[in-house]
Amino acid sequence: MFKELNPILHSQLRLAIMSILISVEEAEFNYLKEKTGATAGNLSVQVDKLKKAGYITVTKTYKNNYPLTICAKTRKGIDAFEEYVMALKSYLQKPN
Amino acid sequence: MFKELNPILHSQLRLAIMSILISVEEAEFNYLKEKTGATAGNLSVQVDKLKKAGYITVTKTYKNNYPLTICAKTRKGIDAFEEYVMALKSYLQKPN
DNA sequence: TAAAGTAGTTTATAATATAAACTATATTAT
DNA sequence: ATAATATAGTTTATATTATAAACTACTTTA
Repeated sequence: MFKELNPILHSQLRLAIMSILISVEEAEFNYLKEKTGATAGNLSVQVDKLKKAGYITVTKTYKNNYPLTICAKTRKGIDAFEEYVMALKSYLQKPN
Repeated sequence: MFKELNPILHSQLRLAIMSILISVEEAEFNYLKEKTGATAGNLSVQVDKLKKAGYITVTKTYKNNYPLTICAKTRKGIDAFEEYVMALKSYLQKPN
């Protein structure tokens, strides 16, 4: 009846991060921070969890002498996101 | 951009409970237990949280000498569920 | 060169989810 | 009669999570 909800994605901030990354090629740490409204600390932790799950890649580089962290979705991340959306639907469907 | 996800509903088991109650007039504790696959302990705790939030009513009675707990949605619960679904959509929409 | 700013990470804490252990009563087997 | 098992939950202990505060490291500006 109810499908399992992937706990890595069933988190407001991680879901927001993935949602953004699904729609763009890649995103800077600060872009994610602004769009989600998260604190840097929280974002850092959740980005790391998504990376460890293999759902995103995290590339560390420099821009204008400052550290720059760039995130991008992986195939595995896309698949997990889509499966999560499907699973969620089993909870939201209104039986008419 | 992203709407807040009501933390009372953003929980797999509580969402499942509400999802069931949305579709029926009322439901017995054991019915919820079977449909959700939850343990009795976990279900008991989450039912209590939904009750304390004012999202469901919990009526304790007896059937065949045994305790019987019956749950039903409230107007507040319906509203919260519908708002949660709306909020979720801001995370799931695929920009084409 | 001190103060403030940028870009994060690490860590401590509070909140949550969950199952194990427990309570209370009923039924069934010996 | 009473011991064992079943029913219907609740309470509690523990593990996991989410989160912000504190911190690191470096850069720019006054």
